[in-house]
Amino acid sequence: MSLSHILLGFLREPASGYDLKRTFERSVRHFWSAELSQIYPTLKRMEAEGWLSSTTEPSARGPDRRVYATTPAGCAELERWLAGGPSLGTERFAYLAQLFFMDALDDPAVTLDFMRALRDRLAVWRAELEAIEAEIERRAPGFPDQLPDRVFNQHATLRMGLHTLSARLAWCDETIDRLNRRMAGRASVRETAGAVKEA
Amino acid sequence: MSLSHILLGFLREPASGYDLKRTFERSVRHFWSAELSQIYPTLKRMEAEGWLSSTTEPSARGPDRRVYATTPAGCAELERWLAGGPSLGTERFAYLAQLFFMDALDDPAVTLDFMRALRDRLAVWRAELEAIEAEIERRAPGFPDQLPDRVFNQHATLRMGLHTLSARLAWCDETIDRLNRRMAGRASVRETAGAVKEA
DNA sequence: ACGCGCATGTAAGAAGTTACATGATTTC
DNA sequence: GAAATCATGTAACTTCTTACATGCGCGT
Repeated sequence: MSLSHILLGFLREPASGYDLKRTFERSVRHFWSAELSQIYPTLKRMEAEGWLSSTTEPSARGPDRRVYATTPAGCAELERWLAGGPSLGTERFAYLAQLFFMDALDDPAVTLDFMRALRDRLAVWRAELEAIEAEIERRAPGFPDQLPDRVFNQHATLRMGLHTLSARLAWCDETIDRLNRRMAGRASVRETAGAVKEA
Repeated sequence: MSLSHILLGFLREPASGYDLKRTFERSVRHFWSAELSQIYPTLKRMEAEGWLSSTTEPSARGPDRRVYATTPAGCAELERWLAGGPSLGTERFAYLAQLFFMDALDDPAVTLDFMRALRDRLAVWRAELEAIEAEIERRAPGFPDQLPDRVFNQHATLRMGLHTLSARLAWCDETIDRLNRRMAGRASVRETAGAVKEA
């Protein structure tokens, strides 16, 4: 399971399940997400496995917090995962599946709307990542060559998000262009056919 | 579930579970995959739902085939899914998670190896997609403007694969470059420090 | 009094993977 | 005779989502 390894990565500094959820939102949102209802049982299982230990401590406001920390076994497992080479999982893009079958609706205008809606949503997402990158560049000393390894790697994952989102936006534009040309071509064919009929 | 909608898309022409598995490998591999052990029970459930009907027919070679076809309800469900706008799911990239925590290994050379291994695997993948695109361009009449809608849309999904893989490869190169510069910088810092010590 | 943020979880189910079981026919 | 391809599935398990349950303390 990758989620447990990601949790191991974050737990190099002790944290509660609730903390980890916020950390997810803040830092790895663009390539991973997890619900609290998945995080809590996973932490429990990892403790049973011997990768984590936990202590209960009172909270400043609200109920007691269960704070987890990695054990040496957990640390070893993290290193094993990292040293195992890149793990490329199966990628699934539901919107590509939709486009793939879009001819069933038999209306190129709907496809065009679909692509425009997709482009808009991807553009919003890219703007979010750009804002995060600007924030890093502003705050990090010695950007980009003198960053500490940790920040360098984290920034690199953000760069991949920006590269791929730009590529997808370019693809949206390319596809929208081609759709427009196709539709223009058909309109003129229809007109010509109409003119022939009338003559 | 998206899998059932993808099956509905393919089942505009009747097919068996086994056929569908091969169709997946041939045509949507680059953005979706499914095992037979997932396809079979899903087809059964879809039939119970009223989206599909099935008939058993003898096979030319091997056991009887259960051939499915969409019902009007299934067709309506497909159209509902397609008309619902692009569904962007959560994307998960385990290799980005690995990179994000790679500083735990405390060795930039390992990160460099990791990025090079990733680049090589993505390059192989892109070459595969390029071969498929070349095949389409070779065989399809009137490429690219006069393609029928179905082929146009299918080709568009392939284009997205090519765009994003190129972007990821560019990102790999960018990151590898930056890592090299960082390592060179540190080596010279170490040398200078050594020289000072010796003096 | 009410809602929000903090903090913990459980339960049920959907989605997906891996391993196994079975048996025919065809190709080497 | 062995291996590959055709063809159907089940079982056990992992992973992830959605909905629900509980309760404290703070601000308005």
